Amino acid sequence: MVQKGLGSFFEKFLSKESLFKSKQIFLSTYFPELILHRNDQIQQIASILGPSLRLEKPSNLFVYGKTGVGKTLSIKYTIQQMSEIAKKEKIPLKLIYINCKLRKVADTEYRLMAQLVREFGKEIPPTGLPTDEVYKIFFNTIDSEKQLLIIVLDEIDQLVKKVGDELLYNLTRINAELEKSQISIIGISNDLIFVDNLDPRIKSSLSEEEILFPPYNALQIQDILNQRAKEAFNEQVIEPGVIEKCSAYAAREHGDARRALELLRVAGELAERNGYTQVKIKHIDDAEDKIERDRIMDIITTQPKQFQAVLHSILSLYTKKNNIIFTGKAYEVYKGTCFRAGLRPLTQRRVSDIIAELDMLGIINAKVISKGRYGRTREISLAIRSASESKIKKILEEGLGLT
DNA sequence: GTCAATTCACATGAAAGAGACCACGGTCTAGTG
DNA sequence: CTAGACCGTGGTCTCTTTCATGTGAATTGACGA
Repeated sequence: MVQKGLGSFFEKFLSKESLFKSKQIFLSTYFPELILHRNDQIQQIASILGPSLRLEKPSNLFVYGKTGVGKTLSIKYTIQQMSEIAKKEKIPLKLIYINCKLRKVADTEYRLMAQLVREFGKEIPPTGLPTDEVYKIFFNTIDSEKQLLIIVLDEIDQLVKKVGDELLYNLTRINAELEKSQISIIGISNDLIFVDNLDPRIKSSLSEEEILFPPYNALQIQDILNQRAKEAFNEQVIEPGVIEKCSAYAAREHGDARRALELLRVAGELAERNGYTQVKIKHIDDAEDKIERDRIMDIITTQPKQFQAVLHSILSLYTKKNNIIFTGKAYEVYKGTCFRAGLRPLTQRRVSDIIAELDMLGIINAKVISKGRYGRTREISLAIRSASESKIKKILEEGLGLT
């Protein structure tokens, strides 16, 4: 009986026409034919990088703006165009794009250099070599022939936060040592005040030119959504007002187009799954819920055990009485949790960092406060809605092997 | 009542260790001709 | 003779610990009005 029911479910599933024409539109790797509302910026980038096609070293460029405002897209678009021309005209110009945030790819000095060398087709072991050895290989590889190199470092702020700014200094200085070749660096950062915290020497050489990407406003996001929706969904699938609401949500969140697109995609998926033939406005709300839930669940399940244990302690304190938790108390409970889960408890120093990291992840709010005579501590509260709280706790307990 | 010193309970920094991963070169071993 | 197995050394990377220093306001206590 069950099998038959399932069979008919799939038949129904197949016969039902999908709301989506193409889901690829929503992938982060998707490249729209037309980049809306970024003409000025692309023009600027092009005019700064232009000289490279005549083999003159272009200025180093620094691009910044919040997430999802089209920085990466614009840069990628420009360098793609340029490398096509370079290829056609046989110009020895090489453009390399590296995302520094991708774990295990370029989040340390060694890995970044290794990745750069790999772009030239040389194999570099993932570890084992001294870093300066990799520098040497890189150096020799570039300088073996005359060429111009433009390196795009996306999310450069993440990298510098982890490994310090010495790396950038080395990179900017390497030009002086090169005989035949030249390097230009394009840094992309989400952090608006990132450059201000750099060493002045690096700051001046890295940001010879700067371009600011302002957030999209609601109307611009609407344009973008409309453009993509036209390609992604079948006609008449989107109820009027959906796009507007979607862009309003995203504009509220500092004009993040990526978020807006994700919202629209998830809304579409939800509508489809629930058997609607149209994406309704209420699906947007549902989608926002779901994205948030998924994000938190994803974070929680992928975190190491110790993080889970800390979070669990905070959660169990939170449910007891609905107020604010302090670090010391959380640590007490955490030690108990560790004992029950068979973990070796970490020092308070480390737990303090873990709490700060959980705050960064947006699962809890941890604010440092001073209680005067009674010391200084973090004031911890949950950043998640209480509805999902017990569910999260259950998942954590399973993960930790608590009963 | 006022004001500076004190004090608490951690926060925050720096450095260094542990353990996992890996490359490289040298040595040993077994298989081959 | 040679390929492969097996060390030891030296490197990176992540997570921690250890030790040291910093910090902001409630509290305290001396002082003066």
